[in-house]
Amino acid sequence: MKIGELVKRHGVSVDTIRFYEKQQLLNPSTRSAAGYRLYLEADSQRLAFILRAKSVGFSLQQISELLQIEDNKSQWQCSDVKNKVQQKIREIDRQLTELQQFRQALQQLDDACCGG
Amino acid sequence: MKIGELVKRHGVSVDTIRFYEKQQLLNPSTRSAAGYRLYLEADSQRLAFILRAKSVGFSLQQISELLQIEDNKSQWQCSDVKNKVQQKIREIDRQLTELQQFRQALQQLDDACCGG
DNA sequence: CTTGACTCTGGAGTAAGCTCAAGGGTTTAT
DNA sequence: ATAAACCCTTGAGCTTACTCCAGAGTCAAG
Repeated sequence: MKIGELVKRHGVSVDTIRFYEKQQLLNPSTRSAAGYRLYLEADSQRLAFILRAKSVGFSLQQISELLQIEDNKSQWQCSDVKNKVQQKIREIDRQLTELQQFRQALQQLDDACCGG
Repeated sequence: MKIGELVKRHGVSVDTIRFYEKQQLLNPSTRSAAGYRLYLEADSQRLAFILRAKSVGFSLQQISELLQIEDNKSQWQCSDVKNKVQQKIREIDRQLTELQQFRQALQQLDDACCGG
């Protein structure tokens, strides 16, 4: 699929995709004869992962680290992968806690208003 | 308490606090004779709220909206407050879902490595 | 065979959220 | 009473993550 199709699916801009490519987050699988970027399903899923990670507050830098684990996992020592990933999971758990506490604070604001 | 005490408690920089003041997110309760910013417990709690909201991905703009609800809630119609706050709560719930799905994706990466 | 939608590259510009520097008062401990 | 540590303002600079040109090639429809 060409870049236009990809961006339509995910609701981002063409410029964003090209920016992610420059940042080495998402490379097109191939190029057409004319030089058009061509993406596969796997690329689309990778983009979905990037956007999800971004929406929960990870920076592109952090996302890049996660993707590099995926990309090179066969060459890694198992323990290294597990360390890296588990560290990220702990980050997410911290964030889940924060978010739940924050939700509670808002709920209180809601409840406090006009006697619940 | 002076600005130095406040920042020590929350682990942010003095510049950040002054920046938040410029953005009308956090005003010191008073100033000392010499012009030093003086903060109360309530200010410290307000800062905690700001930092928590930021850490879960809200922009300063969005945080400002939330704080304005708090600040003016007595002047508001109850239904208006409830609408605004409940909308934010829905945003948070969406984010909680995203985060949990993202966590699952990472967990799979972890499990897949060297046969679980 | 041309018009309009799509794509390319390279590079400049923008918004958010800080961060730093200059130059100068204030407080506190010795 | 003086040095160290703290605070002030103003204004420039930085990083991240896009966003927007300009100028040009490609492709599908009529």
